[in-house]
Amino acid sequence: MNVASDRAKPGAAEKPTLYKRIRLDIETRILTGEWPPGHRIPFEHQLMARYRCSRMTVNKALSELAQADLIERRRRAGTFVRRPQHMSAVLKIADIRAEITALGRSYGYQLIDCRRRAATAADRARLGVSTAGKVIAIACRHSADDVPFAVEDRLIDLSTVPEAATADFAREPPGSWLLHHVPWTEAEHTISAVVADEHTAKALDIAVGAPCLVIDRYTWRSARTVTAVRLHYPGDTHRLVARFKGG
Amino acid sequence: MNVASDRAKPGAAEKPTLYKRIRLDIETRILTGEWPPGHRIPFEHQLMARYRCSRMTVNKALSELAQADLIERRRRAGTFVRRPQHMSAVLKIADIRAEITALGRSYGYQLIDCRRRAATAADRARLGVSTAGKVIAIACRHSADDVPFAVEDRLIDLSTVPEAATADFAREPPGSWLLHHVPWTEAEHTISAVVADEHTAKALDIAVGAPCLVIDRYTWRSARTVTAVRLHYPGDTHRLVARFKGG
DNA sequence: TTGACTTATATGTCTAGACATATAATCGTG
DNA sequence: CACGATTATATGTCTAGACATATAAGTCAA
Repeated sequence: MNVASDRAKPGAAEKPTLYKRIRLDIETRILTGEWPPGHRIPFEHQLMARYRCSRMTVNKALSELAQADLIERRRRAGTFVRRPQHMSAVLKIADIRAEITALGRSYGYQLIDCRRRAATAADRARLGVSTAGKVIAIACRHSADDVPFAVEDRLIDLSTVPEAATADFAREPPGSWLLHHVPWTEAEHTISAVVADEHTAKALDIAVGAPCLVIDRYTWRSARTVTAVRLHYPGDTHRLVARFKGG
Repeated sequence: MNVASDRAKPGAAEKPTLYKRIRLDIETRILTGEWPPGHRIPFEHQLMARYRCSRMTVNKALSELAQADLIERRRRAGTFVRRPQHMSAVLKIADIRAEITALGRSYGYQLIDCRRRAATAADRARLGVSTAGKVIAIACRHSADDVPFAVEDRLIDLSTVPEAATADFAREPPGSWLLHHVPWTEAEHTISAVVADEHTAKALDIAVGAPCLVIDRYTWRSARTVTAVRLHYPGDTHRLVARFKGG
């Protein structure tokens, strides 16, 4: 969660509580560079004196800043501004239907192929599972204002998500269905670039050899594979945007 | 911060503190689906009784889960499991030198071009600034084990980072220099795919028309633009990986 | 100089209260 | 029934203590 979110709240300038004021004071000093990375910030008892409050109040402010990785706390040594981390960005990859409608464009969906089968060796390799079981393989296309937006090639592990057998993927895109029916705990994205082969070019209505952005996503639910999906986007029109903050 | 991080710690099974146990218990129930989105979790006084502790201890556990957006707290109404959010991924985009050396490969760097100039109209548009000023324009290449890894085209706003004028970008890559010398507060990435033009193909030692992953990154420091950079990676060999968790 | 031991100290966790505040639920009235 | 006023209640914040624990720093002996 963004620690700075309180500041960003629109509307009235409500009187902030004391611990939030302390947290904001410290955060501001860090973000302006007044307290550079590695700087030791005042001890809790010093902040108690400065703000005339109890240690628990100071501690709450510092704990939240530590949870947000802005500071590092070391017993006996004190509390320190963290060095600039690796550049980590929050990449919002929404459900495609939500993404398109959020842009104010009309969402279209075409199911190309949907079949249920016993997992082949290739399926098991793709899902990263060793045991045999049933899977659903889906190919479909998403469009925005009737222009092809992305093609999707998905595998769902029915042993993890048996309910998926009853879902109607002709009506509802599998990504939306899964997002609303299956709590996921972890996922991994791999983003790469390819040039469109004949099959992809036809589905996206672009030229063979045109650039495509490819997203591979694996989703787990408590160590069990839920789904593996590969999405092809036209690379020249689609962009992933990641906004983030750091310290 | 990842709320589940304590669980992921390697090594000894240290006795967790009480509030962490409460937090983990609740988190587990949410992640396994036992408490689905919208479910009201027990009131603080109920948890006090269950764990035989004070309200502050329960409150600390719940506050951290709320900060991690796993639950939502409403006065008078109670505390509820949040609906599944958008899929937001933490995309780690490290400094390229660090990224390559972390892979155990030898890092190479070639400065192609570095010039200091008054900002042209194009420079100002790219940096998103309206006032004239000096900039540094840099072109360089990163390689791993002597194989081209990425080409970089960067603009640094000297009015925000005057120290950059004294940096030796022939010796140190500008990304590394900036990461270690300039605290950044915000940035934005745009990821897209293109096919290599002649110039890029030559620099990356790939064929014209081969796919490239492009990352555009804009970095700010308290509302002032620091730098704008465009990186081209060979799309077939380079991948961005984002691992994340959700609820 | 080095290594083992001791001590001081800052953070980590916790308690048993307190008052504030937003709001869901209830009640009463037109 | 609709709507405004009242009340009950769950969370939000805060206090002034306590003991636990990791560890930086100092001490002393080999």
